[in-house]
Amino acid sequence: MKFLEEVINELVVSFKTVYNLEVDASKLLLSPTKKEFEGDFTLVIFPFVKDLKKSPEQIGDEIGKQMVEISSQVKDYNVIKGFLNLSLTDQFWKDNLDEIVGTEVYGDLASKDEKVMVEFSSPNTNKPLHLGHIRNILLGWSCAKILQAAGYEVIKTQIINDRGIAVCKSMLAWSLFGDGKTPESTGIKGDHFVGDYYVLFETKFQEEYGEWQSTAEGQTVFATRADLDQSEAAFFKAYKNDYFNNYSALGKAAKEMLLAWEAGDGPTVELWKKMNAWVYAGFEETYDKLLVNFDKYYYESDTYLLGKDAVKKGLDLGVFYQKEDSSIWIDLTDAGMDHKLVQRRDGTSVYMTQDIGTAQLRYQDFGATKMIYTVADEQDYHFQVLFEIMKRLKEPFAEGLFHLSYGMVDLPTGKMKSREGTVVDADDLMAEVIAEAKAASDERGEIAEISAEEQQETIRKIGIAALKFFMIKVHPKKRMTFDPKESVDMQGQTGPYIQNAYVRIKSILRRANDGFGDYSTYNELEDQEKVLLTLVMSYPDVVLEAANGYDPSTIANFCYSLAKEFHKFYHDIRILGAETENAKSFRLTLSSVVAKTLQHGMDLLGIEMPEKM
RNA sequence: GGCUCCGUAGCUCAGCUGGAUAGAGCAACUGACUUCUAAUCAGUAGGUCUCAAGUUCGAAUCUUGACGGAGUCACCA
Repeated sequence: MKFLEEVINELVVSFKTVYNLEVDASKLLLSPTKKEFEGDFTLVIFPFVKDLKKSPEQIGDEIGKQMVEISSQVKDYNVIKGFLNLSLTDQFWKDNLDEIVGTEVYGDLASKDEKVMVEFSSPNTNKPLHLGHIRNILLGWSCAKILQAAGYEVIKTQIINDRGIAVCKSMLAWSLFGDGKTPESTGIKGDHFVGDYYVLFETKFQEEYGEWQSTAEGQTVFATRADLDQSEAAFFKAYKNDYFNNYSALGKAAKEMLLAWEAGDGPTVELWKKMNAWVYAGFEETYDKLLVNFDKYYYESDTYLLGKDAVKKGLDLGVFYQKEDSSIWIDLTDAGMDHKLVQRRDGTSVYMTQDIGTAQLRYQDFGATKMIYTVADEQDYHFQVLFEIMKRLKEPFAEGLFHLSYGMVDLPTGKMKSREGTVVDADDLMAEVIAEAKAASDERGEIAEISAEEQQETIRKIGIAALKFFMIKVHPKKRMTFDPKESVDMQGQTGPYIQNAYVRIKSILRRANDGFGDYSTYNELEDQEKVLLTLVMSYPDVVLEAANGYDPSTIANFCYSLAKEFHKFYHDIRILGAETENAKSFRLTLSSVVAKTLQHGMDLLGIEMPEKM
C-alpha cells in the first residue's frame, strides 16, 4: 500500500547497504503482522536466503537492525523463523491518519482519462424483472461504481430486448383478450401487466394445442410423425414448436404480427409503443427502488439489423469466409473454438452479428476503450467467440472487452422456470425483505427521537441492504441458492451489521461535537487502534483490486472486516470516555475515518447508510 | 465426448499475485445490556481445504491427472 512506500524504499536501501543486493521494490511485500506476534508489518525473508547464502534468522536480524537505524518510521523489530516483524512509530500512524483525514474523497483513486462502458440488466419487455436480474443489476451497478472510483469515466447502459416473436405474443394476447384494460385502469404495475398477457398467451395457446391434439389433424400428425415407442404425451410435448409454426391459429397470428411490425405497419407499431411504455414505466419503478440508473439505453429494435458492415469488413480482411450456400462464417479452430456462423444464407444477421454491430455502435457513440458485459455464465462461450472476432477485426476496443460472467441464482427446488411459476419476482422480493426488516425492528422497539417517516425510510434502507449485501458478498462466478422461504438474515455477516457499525460511529460523533481536537501528543497507540487504521489504510488497494478483477465481492468482504473490527474496538475501548483528551481526539478521528470508509465502500455496492437504527 | 466454471466446518462463504497454528457468519451450547443503543461482543464445539502425484525450504493457493456438480458446444436470443 502506498502508506508503506517509504518503509519499502528504506528496505531496498537496507538490502543494498548491508548486502550490496539490488532488490526490486515490488518484490518486498509487507503484510500486516499476525495478531499472535509482536510487530505491525511483516517481511518474509525466505526468498532472499538463496541469493545471500545466509540463514533467514541472520538476514532478518541484520536487515531489522539496519532499518531501525536508518528509518524514522521503524522503531523496533523481531525475527521469528523467516519472518521479520517491524514495529512502527506512533508518528507513522498519526501521520497516516492525518493524511486520510486530509484526503478529499478517501477511496476515490486518481482519474484515468479513460472511458469504460458497463452493460447490465438488459431485460426482455415481456417479463417483469426477477431474482436473476437482481444479481445482474447489483453486480453491474457495483462494478460501474467501482470503476468510477478507480478513476474511469463510466457509461452505464443496457440493451433492451424489445422485439421478436415473444413480444408479439403479449401484444396479441392483449389485443384479443385485453378488453382495453390498462395498467392505470387495473392498478397493476406496467411490466407485470404486460407480463400477465405474455402468460395469458401461453395459457390460451396451450388450450388451443390441447384441443387440437384430439382432432383428426392432430391424430394424423401423431400417427405419421411419432417414433414407434413414443407415447402420445411425450410426442406432443416435443412437437409444440412445430405446432406453433405449422398449425396454430394463435401462432399464425403472432407471426403475422411480427411481420407487420418488421414492415412498419402503423397500428402494430402504435400498439408496440404503447405496451412498451407501460413496461418501461414499470422497470423504472423497480430500478428506482434498487437505486440504480442508466446513462444510455440501447434497444434491439434499433440494433437487430446491425453488423452487416462488420461482416463485409471481415470478408475483406479475410477474417470471415463464405460458403457455397453464401452463408458467412469464421474459423476459430486455431483458437480452440469452432466455426461460427455470422450471417445466414438469406443474408440476415444472427445474434453474434448483432453483438458485433452493437459494440461498434457503442464505440462510435462514446469512444469507450473498455466494455463490460454483465451476463450470466451460460453465455461464456458466446462472449469468448465475440471477443475473439473483435480482435481479429482489429477493433480498437477489442482488448478492453470483458464478460462479467456470474453464476445463476437457483431456488432450493432448482432452476427458476417461468413456465412453472417458480420465478421470484424482483418487486415482491424487495417488499418481503423490507417487511423482514420491519419485523426485526419492531421486535427491538422504536428508534428513539425520529419521526414515523424517518423510521420507515430507515427500515427500507436496512431491508434493501440485507438483500443487496447477501447477493453481492459472494464471488460472481459462484452459483448461488436463494431460499425465498428463509428470511434474509439481519445479523452476522450482513448489510445491517455493517450499517450498525456506521450508525454507532455517527451516534458517538453526534455526542462529541467538541472532541475533534489535536492528538499530536497521543502516544502508545493501542493494538486495536493500529489494526483498525491498517484496515482503513488498505482500502484504496482494495478498490483497485476490485476494479482490476471486476469483483464487487472484494469490497463487500472488506466492509464486513472493517465493520467487524470496529464493533470489537467499540466494545473494548472507550472512545468518548478515553483516558486523555488526546486519546479521545485520536479515537474520534479514527472512528470518523472508519465511518467515511464504510460509507464509501457500501456506496460502491449500491447500499445506503442510515444515520440511526 | 471437447471446452469453461465450481468443489474449504452440518449449512452459506472468505482466504488463492505460494509463507507463521486454514478464518468468518448461520445453526447448537455458554456468558455479557442502570454501559459511547446488544441488528453488538466474548467463549465452547465443529476441518484428511474432493482425491492423487509433481514443483518448492514451504502448497488450500501453482502444474498434471482423476472424481463429483453446473454450463456450453443452434442458420435461438
